[in-house]
Amino acid sequence: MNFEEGKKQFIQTWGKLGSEWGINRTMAQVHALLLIAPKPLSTEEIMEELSISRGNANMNIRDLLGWNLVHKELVPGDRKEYFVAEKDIWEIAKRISRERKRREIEPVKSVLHQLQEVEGDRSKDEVKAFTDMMNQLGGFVDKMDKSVDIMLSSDQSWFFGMLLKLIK
Amino acid sequence: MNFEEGKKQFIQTWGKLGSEWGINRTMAQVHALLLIAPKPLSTEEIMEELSISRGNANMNIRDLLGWNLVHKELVPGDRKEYFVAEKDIWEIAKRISRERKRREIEPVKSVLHQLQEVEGDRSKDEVKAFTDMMNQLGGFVDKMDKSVDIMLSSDQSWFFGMLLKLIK
DNA sequence: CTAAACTTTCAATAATTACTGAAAATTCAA
DNA sequence: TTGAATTTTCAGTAATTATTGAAAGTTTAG
Repeated sequence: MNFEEGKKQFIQTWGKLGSEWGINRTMAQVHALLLIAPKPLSTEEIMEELSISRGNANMNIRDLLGWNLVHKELVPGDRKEYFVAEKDIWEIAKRISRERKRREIEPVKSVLHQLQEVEGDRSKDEVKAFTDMMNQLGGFVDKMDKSVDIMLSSDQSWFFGMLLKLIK
Repeated sequence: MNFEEGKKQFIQTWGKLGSEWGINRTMAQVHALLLIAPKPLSTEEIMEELSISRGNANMNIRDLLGWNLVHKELVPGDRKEYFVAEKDIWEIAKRISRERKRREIEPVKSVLHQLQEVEGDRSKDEVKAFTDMMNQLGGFVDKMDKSVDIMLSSDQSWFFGMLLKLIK
């Protein structure tokens, strides 16, 4: 496969993966493009490469900034903004984990803890099954949460080293 | 909060979490309902509880069967099918991990490996940046994949025990 | 067999989510 | 200041995804 085909396929694949995991396809494609760019890209260049409108490019770039996966870079003597992606994959994984934890896991955690205290006749099957499940889920989410905290304060080789040391 | 409110909120919350992670909201809601049900539910009961159509209920139940999160249960002397969810959260986590690995990670892994071998002038910045990124991503996905394998062959207390032993 | 009970399919439609493009807002060089 | 360059917003539209409901298919009791 040649470079141009490879590039196209990577952008497609990354976009598809994103959308399967609840991330806007175009945002993932902009991310893919920046991941393989050897230099900062302008909004114009992104629009051009992905054949998308200015508004769309702008919104998805802003979102990527919000996820801390991309940052602005100013070129002296140029009014335009340029964008660069974080290139270290472990750092990328951490930033995605940090945001998903903050935006999606923490709120669920808080709801589950509230739901552990519903009032109701505990002799009823329904209520018993409910509170049992809330306790189980609450405990699980807490452990997941702590695991993410550990990952966030680790470096890649230590983290995987520990985890993979245990292969049978 | 009383039981009925709690139930409603759990179904809502689980549905929202699902949709944020790329899973059909209704499928997640059916799952939530079955998670807290003290006994097998029929399609009728699911339609009723969630106010959804028969077709919708049927399709989402089939999907849950495909994820191995729910199984059929036959009641002797009754033509209807009843459905029960796996209730052990670690088992649930494993089954979700297994399916996402199979459906979404493995295909990406295979593409990334192909993309590590694009042909092109390696002295060009573009090509160098591309292959470097593909190598990094390929390595990372391999390690993730192995980590999931370990998780899939572990029990909950061992897995979290190992991971959480290391909190500072 | 037959027909009632039940499940599945799928074309039509609804709901949701994403995108466009042009106007408004902002920035900054002169 | 001014106005050209650039970014942002957002109403309208397009594309995607999910849902309905009725017809077709399947199963089983009698």
